[in-house]
Amino acid sequence: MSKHAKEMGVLKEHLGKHQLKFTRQRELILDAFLKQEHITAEEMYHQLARKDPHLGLATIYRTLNLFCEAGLAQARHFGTQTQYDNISHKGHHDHLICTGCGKIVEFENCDIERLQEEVASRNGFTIQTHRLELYGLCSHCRH
Amino acid sequence: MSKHAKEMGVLKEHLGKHQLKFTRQRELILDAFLKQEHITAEEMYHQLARKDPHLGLATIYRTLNLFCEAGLAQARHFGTQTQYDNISHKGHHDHLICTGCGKIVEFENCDIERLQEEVASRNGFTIQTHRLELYGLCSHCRH
DNA sequence: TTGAAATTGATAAACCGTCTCAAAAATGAT
DNA sequence: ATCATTTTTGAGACGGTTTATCAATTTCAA
Repeated sequence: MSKHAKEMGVLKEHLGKHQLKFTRQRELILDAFLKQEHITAEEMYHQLARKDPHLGLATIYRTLNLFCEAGLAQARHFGTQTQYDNISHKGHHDHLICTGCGKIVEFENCDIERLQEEVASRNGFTIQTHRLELYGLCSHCRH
Repeated sequence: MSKHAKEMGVLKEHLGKHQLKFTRQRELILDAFLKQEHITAEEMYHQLARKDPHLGLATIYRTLNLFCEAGLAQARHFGTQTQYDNISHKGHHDHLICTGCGKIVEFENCDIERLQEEVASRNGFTIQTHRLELYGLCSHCRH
């Protein structure tokens, strides 16, 4: 039994519902994806180059977008690139980013999330996803 | 006295500190920028084409990025383009974005901001700025 | 006014992500 | 297992956005 049986099941169910096929590449990419918090297509391309030198970048983009549709991943624009967050394993998280050294700290805060829901419903919105980034100086860079 | 004297002052101070020069183009772009909540470089290019047909797109990009460094603007990646938000005029605000029709609602929430400070200090960070975007469906698109 | 330094405009180039399409692989039926 | 159908893949072309280049122009302090 695979390490990622549950997520593999989610993927297969999505594939089944949409007349899509289960392929070696999709399995390979899902396995690699689930080991990360978040990753870019480019990073994954280099990581997987050793396992399968012929795996194309387009396939990685297509597959990561597929994961988003299947509810396994979430795309997030960060800098100029798109980060694909692994939401199946640890749930959603937000980011604290040091403008001095670039350090990134992940956090979760239920109270903030609850207030977000409040703001949304007050404006008639139903939240699908969100993005919260706090920029500042870490204790090291402040001195 | 110009309508945007305060922000012009902020810009001039930043220019002075960094051995940069005050130019006709920078003044023109700042005036146009401060009239907007948020704008893309391309939109501004077309807006200003009438006032100065020779103003180059590269200059607009350079200048909007300069405003970010001066603390007058904040860049935000939305879809494939970059939105430059005017943060000097109305203070910081966050966004509710409809994934159906693209409608953007601005909001402010002191409670959320307070909790952000809490999270940051718990991690030894001092916040300089932040970005919060809630994506979902507006009441119109939900039906 | 003069001269050093920064800025501009035009365009080339870089970059990210998507599209195209022929070849290959997966699935369901026989 | 084989076949026929449909989807997927890989490689590179492509499109849109942003940055880099560089000669000519402008700013600004002396």
